[in-house]
Amino acid sequence: MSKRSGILEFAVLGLLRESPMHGYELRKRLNTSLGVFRAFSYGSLYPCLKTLVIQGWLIEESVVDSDPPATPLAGRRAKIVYRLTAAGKEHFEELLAHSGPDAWEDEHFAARFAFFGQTSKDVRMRVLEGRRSRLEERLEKMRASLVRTRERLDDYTLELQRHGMESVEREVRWLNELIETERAGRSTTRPESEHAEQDTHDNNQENGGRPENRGTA
Amino acid sequence: MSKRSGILEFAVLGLLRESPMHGYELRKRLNTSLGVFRAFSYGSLYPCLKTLVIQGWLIEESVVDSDPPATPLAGRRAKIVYRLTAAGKEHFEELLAHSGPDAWEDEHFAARFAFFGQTSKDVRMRVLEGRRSRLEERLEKMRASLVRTRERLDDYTLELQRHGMESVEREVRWLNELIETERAGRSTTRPESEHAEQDTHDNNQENGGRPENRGTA
DNA sequence: TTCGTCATGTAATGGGTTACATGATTAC
DNA sequence: GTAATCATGTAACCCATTACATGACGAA
Repeated sequence: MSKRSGILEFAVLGLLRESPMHGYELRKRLNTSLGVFRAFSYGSLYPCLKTLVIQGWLIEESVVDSDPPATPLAGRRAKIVYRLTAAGKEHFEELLAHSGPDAWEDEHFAARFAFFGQTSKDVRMRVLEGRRSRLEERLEKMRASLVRTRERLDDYTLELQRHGMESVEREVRWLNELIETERAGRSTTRPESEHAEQDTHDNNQENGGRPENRGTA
Repeated sequence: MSKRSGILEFAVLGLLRESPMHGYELRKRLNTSLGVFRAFSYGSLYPCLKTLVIQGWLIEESVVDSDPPATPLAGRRAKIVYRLTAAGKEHFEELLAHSGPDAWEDEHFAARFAFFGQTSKDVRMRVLEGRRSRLEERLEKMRASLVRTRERLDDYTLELQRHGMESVEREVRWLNELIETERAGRSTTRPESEHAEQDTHDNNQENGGRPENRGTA
């Protein structure tokens, strides 16, 4: 088992779940839709794709399309398109549902959140709550350490700590709102038109909840 | 040149600047005072210490203290105490003043900030402003990408982006306040003179900023 | 024809972690 | 005497990056 784990694998599977793509495009989506929190390079993406193929989660579809492009933009010749296999899909579901101890860390959480649109409500709740309690643990530690060392620290270090804690607290509040919204319910503001895509995903979640937002202030 | 760069080296030099320590203690301070933003393991710390010694920034002082401990806590026997050399100190100053392109990234910034207590005012200003403009660039990109892709994203992805941007915006406001405080706060800039090597650093700034948050990358 | 973007990859390196191995000292 | 913590280290691996190498295609 290559244990080729990590966020990249997860994100690739998640993106390919929506629709097949080739590496280049995948990378762009990784760095826009998901890229808010992290950027990946080809040097990691391509090798990752290979191992995913080997493991059977993906299949390569060489699109050696040599036709004259119908439209200049749409017809661009794509070399290798990756498509999620049934096994891959299954694997992705497992990853989503799995609650390992590091599943609540910053980047893991963000990656999971990014795919909430394809996640069932109960899993969403577990993820949000898991994250929250992880953050609360962290706050505990910070507070404890602050109490222990308050005197010995200079103002800047203190300010840094304070700022860090405040950030965490804010995220907790954010999670609280999201959780409440999830709980409250349906809302179903889901623009997601389910057209095309021979992809019959029927594990489904009717919902897409519109999370709370908070005015900047 | 080993290019042994990175935050760890920087943080180690910074901590040892305050006072000599041995590895174990160093690591604890790394994960408390500074550890709010990052934790290091022995596996990275000890090798790092070695190369720093080789480069001449540190010297090892074997404290084979075999005396009966005077006080139970204070007298603990320490194996290897590391002390910053003059060259090391110089090097640290250079690192502080240096404004490389990655100097403004999350962790680099946090590390520098943590040592503001021993940093001259002008350097502090440069760091704060550098960080701010880095964040503003980031905001630009986020906004641009948001405009480009707004329609194609589901509500959760959108919420994630929004939350991310808000975090960055908050940090910008925080920086604004800090910068203002620096500007207003006259001095205590801890005169660069350091005529004597006497390192009695009494840095005090009553900064009073009531700043806000920062994001989880 | 040259430049920018699309498109795919590899080798070397980086900066760190985990798990392991070892042993002294203190607290119970 | 045994467990916790102090204290130092090494080897194997992990996940990713950088820099490089290659090449097709469209637009100026």
